[in-house]
Amino acid sequence: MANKHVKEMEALREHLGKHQLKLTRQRELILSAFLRQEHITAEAMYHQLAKSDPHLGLATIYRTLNLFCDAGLAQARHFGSQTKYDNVSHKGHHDHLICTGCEKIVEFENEEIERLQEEVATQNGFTIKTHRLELYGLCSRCRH
Amino acid sequence: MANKHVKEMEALREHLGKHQLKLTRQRELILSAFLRQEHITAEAMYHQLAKSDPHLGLATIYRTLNLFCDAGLAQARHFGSQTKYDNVSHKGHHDHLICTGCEKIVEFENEEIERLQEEVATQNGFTIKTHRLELYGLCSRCRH
DNA sequence: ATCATTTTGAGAGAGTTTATCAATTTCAAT
DNA sequence: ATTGAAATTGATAAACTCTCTCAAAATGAT
Ligand SMILES: [Mn+2]
Ligand SMILES: [Mn+2]
Ligand SMILES: [Zn+2]
Ligand SMILES: [Zn+2]
Repeated sequence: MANKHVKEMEALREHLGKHQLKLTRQRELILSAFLRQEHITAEAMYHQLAKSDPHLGLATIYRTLNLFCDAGLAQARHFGSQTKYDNVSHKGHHDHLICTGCEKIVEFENEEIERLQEEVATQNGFTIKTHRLELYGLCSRCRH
Repeated sequence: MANKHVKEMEALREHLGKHQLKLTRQRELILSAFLRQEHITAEAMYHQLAKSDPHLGLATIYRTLNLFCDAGLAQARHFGSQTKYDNVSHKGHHDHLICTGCEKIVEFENEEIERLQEEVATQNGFTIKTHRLELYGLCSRCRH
């Protein structure tokens, strides 16, 4: 699996180049761990990486995840009360279904909803820049 | 205006009665101030009330607004990074359009979107308990 | 290899919300 | 009206999450 995540690595490299930032051991390490996740908190990332690299600082995790957001590889999302970084490197816009029982997160896209959002915005004289749609409930397993 | 907000006052009284809680001067005061707002932060509430009652504690504001949430008079909502308490005493479910230029908040309801949300949930085996839909953008005034 | 520039790690600090606890207030029962 | 158990308050400490600071280390263009 030596050439896994090469595309994302290249995207990071490109962002770094454009902003006179440097490619560090930590940035590579955090990126490869991050790309194995779908949605993860900075704290969880910190504990996970601490196993192999106990001296990695929490501030570095935050800084780096925020850097990934700037580079378009991640998006910070506030689910409930916790902030999770969404691995968006290999996907486009999507919204979320969140199980309050087991924390499971399902991603979805619905063009009709997106269209109706635009309609609502237009009716009120708004131009939408971003939006957030989260459906909270119980998944089929947790319902029983 | 002596009989303004009597219905909400009664709803609070009912909630207090059911949970062996007491009606205090502070709770009456905070409720009447809260009902004059649409969406307000705890901090803003604190500063506003400090003018007439400088000894009201911030913890009491938080405790009381959370009590209003339990009583169904308020709902805590996380807009962007700040938490606002939404005065829902006289309205049903609704979602929000938020101007990132001037902070203006417009409430809306769209049955079609609600229906499609249910559809998405069903398709994924979920039962929705709550949801959050926020559209961020610029209002007509801020666009120019 | 040099060295200006960027990054890191550790801890301090900021912002927001909750917990603690002695003093005060409420309210149901006299 | 008085009493007294229980709830509430205000001040402040604490918790939590995230950002800032800064000396030391790493990076990468030359
Ligand atoms: Mn996602
Ligand atoms: Mn509202
Ligand atoms: Zn579940
Ligand atoms: Zn505006």
